[in-house]
Amino acid sequence: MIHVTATTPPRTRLTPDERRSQLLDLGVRLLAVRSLEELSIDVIADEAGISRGLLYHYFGGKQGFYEAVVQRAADDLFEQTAPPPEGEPLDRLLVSLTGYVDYVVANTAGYRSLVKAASGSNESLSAIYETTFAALADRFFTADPDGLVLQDTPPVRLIIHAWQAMVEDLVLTWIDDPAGLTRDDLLHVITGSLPAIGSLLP
Amino acid sequence: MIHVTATTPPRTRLTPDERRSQLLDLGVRLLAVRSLEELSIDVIADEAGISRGLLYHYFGGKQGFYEAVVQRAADDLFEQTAPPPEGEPLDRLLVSLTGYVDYVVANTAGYRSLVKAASGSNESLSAIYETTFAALADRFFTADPDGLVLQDTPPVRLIIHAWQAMVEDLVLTWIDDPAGLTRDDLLHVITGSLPAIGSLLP
DNA sequence: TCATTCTATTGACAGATATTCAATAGTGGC
DNA sequence: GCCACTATTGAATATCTGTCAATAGAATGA
Repeated sequence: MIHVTATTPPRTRLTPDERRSQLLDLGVRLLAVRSLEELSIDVIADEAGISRGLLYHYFGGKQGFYEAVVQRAADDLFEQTAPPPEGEPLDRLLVSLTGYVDYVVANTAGYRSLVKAASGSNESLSAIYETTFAALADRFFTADPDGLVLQDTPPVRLIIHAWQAMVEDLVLTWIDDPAGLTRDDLLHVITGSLPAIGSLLP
Repeated sequence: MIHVTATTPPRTRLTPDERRSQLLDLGVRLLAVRSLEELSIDVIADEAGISRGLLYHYFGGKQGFYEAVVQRAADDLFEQTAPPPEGEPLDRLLVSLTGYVDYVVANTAGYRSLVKAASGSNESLSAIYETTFAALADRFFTADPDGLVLQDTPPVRLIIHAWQAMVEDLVLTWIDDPAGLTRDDLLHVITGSLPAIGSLLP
């Protein structure tokens, strides 16, 4: 581990992988404190103790850096909510959903920034978000390949997409003000609402 | 360059109300084409045929202008989805929800920009969005003051908030790809899902 | 009609941020 | 220890936001 003091600016030379990884970690970490727009090149460079030019060398520009950071945050979310490899399909989904709630609780600020970044103006950032949540939706079909619970059809995809938006809002709003609901109450609403909404399809 | 050959810009002088109104209209109109971040002071000033300085004079800055434009768009939404003054409570709500769907269909790009702006980093823009949707939620209670359908409690507010997020996502996603669902199918899901989710509360 | 006053409007200027690129300096190979 | 390679820098440029004293259109009063 290399210790860099704030007073002396020694030019530390890392391998491209190390440097890239360091900057992405820093970006994700700062994303929990500042929003993406406040995450200027200057701020990152100062915080990492490098020059602005280096960020451009690695990520091409602000946009490229944002994309890499958001992708990293999305990957974190996806990995940390992975369902267990064994078990009954419904159980595995329940564990995964519980993991999602716990992840958002433990990482609220960062998750909020991720959502903001995705909903923001940029096309490629939205694409990262959409791809991630489509992959999360896939778990409903891979966990139950026979389609006993849900069949992979366009209307069902539509419903799952909207249900995901609801769950996201529900968890984030609940964190701000639980309104008397326990974590288990919340999970009951989350798990019960998907079949309830699905049954409304023609 | 001092000598301007082609067109001498005629400085048109309006009353403050007229000018303010003109700029807000232009802002809302451009919001349907460009996102809020692309709506720079320069763009607005050019499009309106005025100087940058004037925008600062009227709105204090980019932030103030954004707030005014978003507030205007939110007001439009609220007014154009007003429920009819007479009728059965459930009928009035159904008309209002139908009006919401039709508004988003007719004004998709603008509504998307509104959502993006609200989800964006800024605190005061989010507040405008939240206040507007809280006012929309109020309609559930003012339409049915006796609370026969829903009672105004924190858990119910939480559910309505999440349900609104779902409806918003549902309509916007449906517009992109109806997935075989008709407008009536969509409204059936929308209207049926709120009591379905509400019944999951402890 | 003309002069005067008020203020809507402008344009030049300053500061911050994004981006580029030739020059610099670690680090590994010989 | 020398050399080649390339990670890294810092100065220069461009674009955007924000400020403010100066300008000019329009109403008022004679």
